Amino acid sequence: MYSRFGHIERARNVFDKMYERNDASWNNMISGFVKVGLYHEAFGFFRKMYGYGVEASGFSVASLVTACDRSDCMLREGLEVHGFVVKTGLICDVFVGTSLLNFYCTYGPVSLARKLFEELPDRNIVTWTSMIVGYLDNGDLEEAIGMYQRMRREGVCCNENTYAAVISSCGMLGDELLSHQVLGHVVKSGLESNVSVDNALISMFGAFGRMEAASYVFDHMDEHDTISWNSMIAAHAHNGLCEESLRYFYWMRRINKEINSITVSTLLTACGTMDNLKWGRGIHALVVKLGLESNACVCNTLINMYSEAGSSADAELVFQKMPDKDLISWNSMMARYVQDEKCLYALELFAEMIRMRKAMNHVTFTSALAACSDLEFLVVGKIVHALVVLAGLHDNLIIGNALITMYGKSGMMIDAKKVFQKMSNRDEITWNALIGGYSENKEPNDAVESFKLMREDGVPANYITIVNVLGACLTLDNLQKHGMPIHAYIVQTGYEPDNYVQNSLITMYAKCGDLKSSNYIFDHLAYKNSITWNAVIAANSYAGCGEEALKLFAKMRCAGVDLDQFSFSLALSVTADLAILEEGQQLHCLATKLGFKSDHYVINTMMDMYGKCGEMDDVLKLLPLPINRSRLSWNILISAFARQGCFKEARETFHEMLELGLKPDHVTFVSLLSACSHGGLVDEGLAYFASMTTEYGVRAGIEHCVCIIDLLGRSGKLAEAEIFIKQMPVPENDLVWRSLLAACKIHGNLELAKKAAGHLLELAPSDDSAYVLYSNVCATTGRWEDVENVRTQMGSNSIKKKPACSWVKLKDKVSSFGMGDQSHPQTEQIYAKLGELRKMIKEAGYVSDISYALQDTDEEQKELNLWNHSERIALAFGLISTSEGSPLRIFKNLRVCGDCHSVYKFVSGIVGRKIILRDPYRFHLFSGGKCSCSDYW
DNA sequence: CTAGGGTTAG
Repeated sequence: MYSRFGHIERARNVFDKMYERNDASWNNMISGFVKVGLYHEAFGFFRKMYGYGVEASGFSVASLVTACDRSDCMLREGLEVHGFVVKTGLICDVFVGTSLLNFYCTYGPVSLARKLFEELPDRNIVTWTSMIVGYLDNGDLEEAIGMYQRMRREGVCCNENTYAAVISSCGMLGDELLSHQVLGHVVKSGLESNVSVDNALISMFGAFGRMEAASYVFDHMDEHDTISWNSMIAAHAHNGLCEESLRYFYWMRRINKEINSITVSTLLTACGTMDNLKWGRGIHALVVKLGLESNACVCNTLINMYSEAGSSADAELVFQKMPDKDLISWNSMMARYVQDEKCLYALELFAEMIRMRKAMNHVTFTSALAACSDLEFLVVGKIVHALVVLAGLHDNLIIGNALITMYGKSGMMIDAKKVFQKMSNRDEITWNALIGGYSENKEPNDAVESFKLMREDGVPANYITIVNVLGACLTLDNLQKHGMPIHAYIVQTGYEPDNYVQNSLITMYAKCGDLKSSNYIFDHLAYKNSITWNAVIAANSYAGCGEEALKLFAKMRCAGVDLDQFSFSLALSVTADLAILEEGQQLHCLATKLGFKSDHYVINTMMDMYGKCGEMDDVLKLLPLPINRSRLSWNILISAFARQGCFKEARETFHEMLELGLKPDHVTFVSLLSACSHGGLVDEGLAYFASMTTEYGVRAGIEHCVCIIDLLGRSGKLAEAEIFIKQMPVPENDLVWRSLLAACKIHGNLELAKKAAGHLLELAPSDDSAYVLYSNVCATTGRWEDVENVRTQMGSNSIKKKPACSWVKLKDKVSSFGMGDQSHPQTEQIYAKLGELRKMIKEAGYVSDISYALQDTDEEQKELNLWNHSERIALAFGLISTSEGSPLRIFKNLRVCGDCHSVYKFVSGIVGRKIILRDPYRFHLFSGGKCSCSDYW
């Protein structure tokens, strides 16, 4: 009696005091222990009883097997009981047989359960249903249905549980035809009003997307239990009707229906896709109120909800506070870190799991491998690979795919290929990972060869395959050799209508320098959706046709195509590159209006746009909290600070990024090094360059080397710069020498300038900047004959100097000015203003620096020539065309002249306006007589 | 019968 009511201690007392015990005494104790969850006690009693020769009853053995089934660590015990059952003939007891079947279904493989099923001497409805449910739980839906059909053939009746399982299978299979048959059987059996059956029907219709049918079932049920409500909420959520899910939830609360962990889990999943933290946080509060915050599943969905909503900080908090973390909790948190590119954190969690001897599965290893997908972690990656082998998971398909990806991203294609060859199963993802690896590592021949083998192997290519293989063909040579034949293949095999394929074709041609073909493909497409439009906008932007790209964006809007986050990022990045603030702001407004304001990708490009337009305040307004910043956000922030001349902030930002566990990449270092170069921080710059590879595993690229040459050159260490060029880890290019030549100009080093110009002309014979810079050095040092010589040489080589040009943008009109430009309708006013400015600043103490005049004339003429510089004309025009006190933005296509820089400073002080001047190198923010660059640029 | 984690591409 005590055991049956769960008072196991009292039962044990009675049992211990008994003088004489019979079979029932033992059996009752065993089932009593199972009832209260003391599975190991139950098993201990069972062994003792066996030792005493007491006969076990079917009921107690069945409950013992159930105990082994429910406990997640009693596989061995379960097998022992099975042996006992066979020996004693208890296998004939249908309850024992069925519980054993359930045990095998849980511990899998399901084939063992099936074998037992076939051997069982006696079966009932529950046995059959258990087998069907076993298949369902294992995702083997065809077998589940097959079992059901055999059950019917053999004339076994079905109960509500059978139908529920079969209906669920139909839903997961997406087989509507079959569902009609089953529905017929259900109606015939009279179980159509059963709650479990109806609940299953709701889910099934939800899976089919037939919400009206799901609602019909729900509305016509006699009674609803919590599962009915949960099913309705889930069905709506799966069909993207999240608001509707919330409505059912509120209704459920209003009528005081019991809300359980599954209800909130389902809702939280819906909130993750709603891009709306508000609901998520509300439900989180409810979780606490209902006391569900210790439920592992609920917490896991909370982690994922916050992750999806981009709030990693909250996800982390939930994880840390969880009392009982299960495997999925660890896996979820690791996956989140990997997605945030916080690979070190992910690997730390992985290490902790090992230390704490936590159970791991293939998902754990997959995330660990993804965390190692970088050259820096190659050794760790190999260790994880070894652990995978130890765990016996090396033949797992998904793990194999992750291994190929890991080696590919570390640049180790030989290892990737080894893994590939050893795999016993391959799917299209395996091939795609391999081809993607070759493509990313710039091995187009191998990529194309693998693509060929893939087809020969009969593995169907999907759009990702095509995207990958096309991605390997992004140079003009490859376009003819590989790209175009692949295009032909695409046409032949009917991949052409696929939008992702179109996307990559448009991209491929643009990146190979053939924008015309990109536009041609786009123009001739019958069906264009957001992806296609985005692709053509990206192509034009990539090819340097920013204005065309923006026009296409406008056309896309007019065409009524949905703008997505990619459209906005693309258009915003064009406005960023052109530094056109007004258009950028308009896009910001539009993005806000259409609900893309919280998209991290859009936020990042917006920040970049404001940074490149010199609006640091707006960058900081948009900046996410540190914990939620991606590497991209950090890079943008550092480069924005660098461009504004805020070197201290740039450096601090870099260290803050490191502290938060993010890994800097080559872009981070370009920004950081250029900050050092513009700020004259020579020693620091050199130290960062040195640690870049050794500490952070970022290989030095040519762009980093150019920063260093710039850094040394600007600060006057020209000899060091020259030595650096000789010792650089990468082959030199024109940028290197141009940078050195520019430094020679600043410091008037004629001899080195000559050398640098020579190298530059070798590498870029038709480049005007070599001549111009060299002639400028000659002019600065007063070598006027040499200036003339260079001029003649340019003439005979028919090379033209890129003319200087400055422009001001007012509302929707751009006014541009060349040197001494008099073509503007307001020329008179402009020059009057110039005269006025000249007088004013002279009174304020300005003295012109005629060393910036590059023509050989007398001093007075030299000064007059300086006043013909395009940036001054643009300044005068800007001042008379905009309202007093408003900030003024001016652009120049070449580096600003030093004397003009000084004029701008004086003017900003006198007129009391902020003047922002952008040249191709950086921003100058003039205010109150000073410039943000502190005169070092 | 209802709920939670993972691989390629973007």
